[in-house]
Amino acid sequence: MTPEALERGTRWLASVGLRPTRQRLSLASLLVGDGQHRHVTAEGLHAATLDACEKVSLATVYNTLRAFSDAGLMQEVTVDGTRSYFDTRVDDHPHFYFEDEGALTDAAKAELSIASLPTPPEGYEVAKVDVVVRLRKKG
Amino acid sequence: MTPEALERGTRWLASVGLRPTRQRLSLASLLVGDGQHRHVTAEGLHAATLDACEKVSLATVYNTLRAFSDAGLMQEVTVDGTRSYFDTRVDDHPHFYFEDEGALTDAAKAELSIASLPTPPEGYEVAKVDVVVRLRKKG
DNA sequence: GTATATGCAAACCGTTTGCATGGCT
DNA sequence: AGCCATGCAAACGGTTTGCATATAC
Repeated sequence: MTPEALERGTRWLASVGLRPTRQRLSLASLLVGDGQHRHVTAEGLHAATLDACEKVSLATVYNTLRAFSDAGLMQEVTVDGTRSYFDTRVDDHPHFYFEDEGALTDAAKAELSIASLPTPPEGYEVAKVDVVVRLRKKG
Repeated sequence: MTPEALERGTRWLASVGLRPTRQRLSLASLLVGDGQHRHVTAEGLHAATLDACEKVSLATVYNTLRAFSDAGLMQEVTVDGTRSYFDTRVDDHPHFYFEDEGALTDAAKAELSIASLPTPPEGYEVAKVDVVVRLRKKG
């Protein structure tokens, strides 16, 4: 992990008051170390720590992704019943889901324009609108 | 199960050539017996069979929901990582998800107007656009 | 020193499956 | 008769948890 990635991870944790433990710094650096947004599964992130020669138990990856989400650093995205995806971008925005690869990416928010939305039933308000554009290989 | 519900269930199965076994007729009648669309989980539908004094094993409910979906009679809707929902309405339409109750309903398709959609990456095409309006109790 | 985080293994829970039995055509 | 569906219990896979140990403040 580069010094810059580490610093970004450190600031990221500090911004919400999470203790900068070794494991959290490893995960944070992998997630926001280059300033790009990431979409990870617990298994995938755990594999990434091994690639980076860092040691974090799988249980801690699960607990930490949950902690990051609870702290508002990430959001869980539900696109596939069998796995949880976590996104470092926390605003309400559309996603591409590549059905064959099981990969998730951001879609350009500016390209999505919802002219009208179904009216919520009496007594309810819209918490969030999830838009998932499911893709398949062309041809 | 009323004669009419049974008949609707029977026609529903026949329309895709699925064998009308006792268990499938029970489930089909509960699902489409009154001509309304339903959104069920396996557990929920299983509970409904017990309420109706019909006996279908939970495994068969799972297998049958899968069979109905494979046959195109239902579609799986992913809104909550912990459970699978199945919808008797099979066209592409928006849903309301009541986060507190864990309930899923159809939203009026006519009320949703998407003026523009993010452009798929080169080599991919849109298979389906899932729109889930997540609701919370107002106030 | 105290509260909190980590790691391991076991528990968990919704879902799927193997296999023997029973039912539809 | 032959193929397919059902039921049970066991397997499964992703996720969570209990508890002892280690770490941040």
